[in-house]
Amino acid sequence: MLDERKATILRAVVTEYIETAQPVGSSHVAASPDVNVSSATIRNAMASLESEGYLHQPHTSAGRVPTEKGYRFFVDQLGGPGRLGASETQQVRSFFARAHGEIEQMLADTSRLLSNLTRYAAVVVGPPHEVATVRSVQLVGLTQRVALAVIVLSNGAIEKHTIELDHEADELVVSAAGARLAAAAVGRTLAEVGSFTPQHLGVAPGSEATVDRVVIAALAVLRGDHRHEEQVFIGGTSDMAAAFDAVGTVSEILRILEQQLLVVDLLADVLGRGLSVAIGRETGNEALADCSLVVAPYVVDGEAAGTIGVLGPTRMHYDQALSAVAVVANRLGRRLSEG
Amino acid sequence: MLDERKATILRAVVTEYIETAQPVGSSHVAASPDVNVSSATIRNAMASLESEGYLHQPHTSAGRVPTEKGYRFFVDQLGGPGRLGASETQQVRSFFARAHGEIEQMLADTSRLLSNLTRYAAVVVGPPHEVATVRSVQLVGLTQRVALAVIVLSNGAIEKHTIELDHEADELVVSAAGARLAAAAVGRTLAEVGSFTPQHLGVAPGSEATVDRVVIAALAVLRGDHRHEEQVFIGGTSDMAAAFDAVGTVSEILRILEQQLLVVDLLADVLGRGLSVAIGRETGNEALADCSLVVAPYVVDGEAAGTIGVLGPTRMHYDQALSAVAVVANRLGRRLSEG
DNA sequence: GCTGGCACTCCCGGCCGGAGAGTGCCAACG
DNA sequence: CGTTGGCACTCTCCGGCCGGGAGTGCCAGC
Repeated sequence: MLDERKATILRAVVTEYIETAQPVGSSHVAASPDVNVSSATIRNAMASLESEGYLHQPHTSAGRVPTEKGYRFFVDQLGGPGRLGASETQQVRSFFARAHGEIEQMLADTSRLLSNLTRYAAVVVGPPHEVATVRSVQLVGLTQRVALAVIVLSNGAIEKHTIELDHEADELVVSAAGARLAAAAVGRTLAEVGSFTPQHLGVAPGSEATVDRVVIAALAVLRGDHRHEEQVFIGGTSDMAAAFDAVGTVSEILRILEQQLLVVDLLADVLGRGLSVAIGRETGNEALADCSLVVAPYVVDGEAAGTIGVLGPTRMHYDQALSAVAVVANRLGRRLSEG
Repeated sequence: MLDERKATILRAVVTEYIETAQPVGSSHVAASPDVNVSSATIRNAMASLESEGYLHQPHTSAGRVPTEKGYRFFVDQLGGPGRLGASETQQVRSFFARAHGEIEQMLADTSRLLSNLTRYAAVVVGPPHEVATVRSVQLVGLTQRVALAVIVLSNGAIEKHTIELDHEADELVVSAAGARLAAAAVGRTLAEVGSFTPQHLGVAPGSEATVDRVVIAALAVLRGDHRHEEQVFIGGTSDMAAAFDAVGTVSEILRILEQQLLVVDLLADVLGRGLSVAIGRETGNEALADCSLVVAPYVVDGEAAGTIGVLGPTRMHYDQALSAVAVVANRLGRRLSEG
C-alpha cells in the first residue's frame, strides 16, 4: 500500500510528533538517520501521504501531524519489537514477586504499576465472578429483617449481597438457610447458582416455612436479575491529566473514567473487535477522540479472565505501552494462576 | 475586628470573586445593594483591607482578590444561613430513601451525590472497622497453604484477609480453626480481637497441633500489625477538574487524591483541628494551595463514624458546600444508624 | 468623614512588521 | 524519470506599539 520510502517517512513523522507534540516539517524528517533523501523529495512524499489521509496539515506552511489513519498504520505496520527497558522489566518482576494477599489489593496495585510504567492512566478489570466456583456460602443476620449473603469464590474474591426479608427471622433460621444454600452451591460456578430454582434447594412449592422463605429471598438476590459487576481499578489519572494541555479535555476523560461500567464495556468492545489498540474515535467514544487505548486480556488457568488497558493521548508511546501492557497481562495471569 | 462597613465590603468582594473569578474593583462593590457608600469610600476601605491582609491586588490598577485570610473571615463571620435549594434537598431526600444494599455501594453513591450537589470532588470515608462488632468469622481454605478469613461486621462491612500457612491444612482443620476464632470473636470489636493472644483461644503454649498453628497464623494476620484501612470513596473528579484552569494544578490534585491514605489523614487532620473548612494552605498540603476542603463527620448510633468532605478551588461556593456537606452527613449517619 | 474629581498606572486587545518555518513548484541534473 | 536545489510564497508566532478601559490613590470641598 505504501512504498518503503513513504512508510519510513511516516514513521519518522509519527515518532517525532509523539516526542515533541509539534507539527513536523520536511527538514526534520530529512535529519532522521533512516532517511537519505532530500527535503524536497520528502515534501513530495508528505503531500502524497496527506492526500492519502495519513497526515494532516493544520494550516498551509505548517508541518504535518499524523491522522488516526497514520497512527493506525504506524501501530500495525511499523511497530518495533517493543522491548521494555531493563529497569521496567525488573520493576514488573519484583512487583509480582512481592505481590500477595487479597486479590482486589493486588489488582489495584497492578493498575498503579501499569500507570507508573507508562505514565498514562491504567485500567485493570478483575476476573468476572460468574465463572469462578463457589468455595463457601454463608448467611449472616444483620438485623431481624436484613441478612447478608457472603460468598467466597475459588479465586479469593468475595461477593456479598444484602437480603431484605419479608418476615423476621432469627439467627438460627438464617444460618440454617445458609447451610442449605451452601450445600447446593459449593463447587458450582456463580452462573450455575444463578440458575437455581427453589426446587433445587428442596423448597416445596407453596411452602410457608420461614427457612424456605429465607432461602427463596436469598436465591432471588443471587439470580442474574442484576448484573454481577466486574471490579474495575483505575490508576494514574494524574499522569493522564499531565499528558493533555486543555483542562476541558481532562475533565471529559475523567467523566468517562468515573463511569466504571462504561469503561468495562469500552475495553470489552475494543477487545471484541480483535484490536489491541484503539486510536481516537476507534474507541467508539466521542469524548475520547484525543485518546488512544491499549488493551490486553490476561489468562488465568488457561482461560481469558480479565482485561487490562492503558489510556493516553493519541500521541502516546505505542511501543512502550503495548509492551508494558503485554508483559503485565502475562505476569498478572501467571500470578493469579498460582492462586 | 473589622467594622461593619469593611465586613460588608469584604463580603461583596468575596462573593463577586467567587462568581466571576475576576479581580473585583471598587465600582463593582458600590453596585452591590448592600453597600450605600461611594466608590471612593470603598477604595479607602479596600486599601485598608489589603494592608490588613484580607485582600490582595495582583498589580496596581487591578481589582482586589481575596486572600486566604479574607476567605477565612468570610467563612467564619459572614457565612449566610446556607440553605440548600429545594431541588437539592429533594435530591438528597430521595437518594437516601432509595438507598439500600451494600454499605460500600451506598458510600460510593454518596460520594457521587455529594459531587453532584456541589460540582466539586467529594470524598466519603467509611466507618472505621475497629469499632464495629464482629458478627461472624469464617475461615475458608483457598489452596492447601492459603486460607481466607472472612469477617462480617455488625454494620454490614466485611473484612477479609488471606492467611499464608506454614503447613498444609485441609478444609476440616481450617474450618475448625475458624470455629474457634468465631467463638471467641463474635460480639467483640475488631480492636478487641486484635488484642487477643493465642491463650485466649485455648491454644496451649508450645502446641504443635495443626489446628493451633492455623489459629495462631490467623490471629497474627488479624493483629494490629497492619493498619485496618478505612475505605475511601472519591467522586466528581471531573467536576473538580473543570473548576481549575491549569492542567498542572489538576494533575497535582489528582495525584493527591490517588493516595487514599493521605486523603484520610488530610480529612482527619482538618477535623482534628476543629475546623469544618480548610482554605488553601490550611489544608496542610502544598499541592492543595489553590484548594479548599469542606469536611463534616457523620454520626452512627451516637458515635462519630466517618467523615465526608468536598474538595474544590479556594473560590468555592462555601455556603452551598457547607450546607450540602452538613445535610448529607446528617442523612447518611441517620441512614446508617437504621442499619 | 464622605464624596466627586482628577491624574496616574497598568493590563488587555488589536495592529503591525519582521523572522522563521514550512510548503509547492519548477528547472536542472544524473 | 526520479531526485534535488532553488525560489517565491504563505502563514504563524512573537515582540513592540498604541489606545481604551478599568481601577487606584490622593486631594480638596462639602
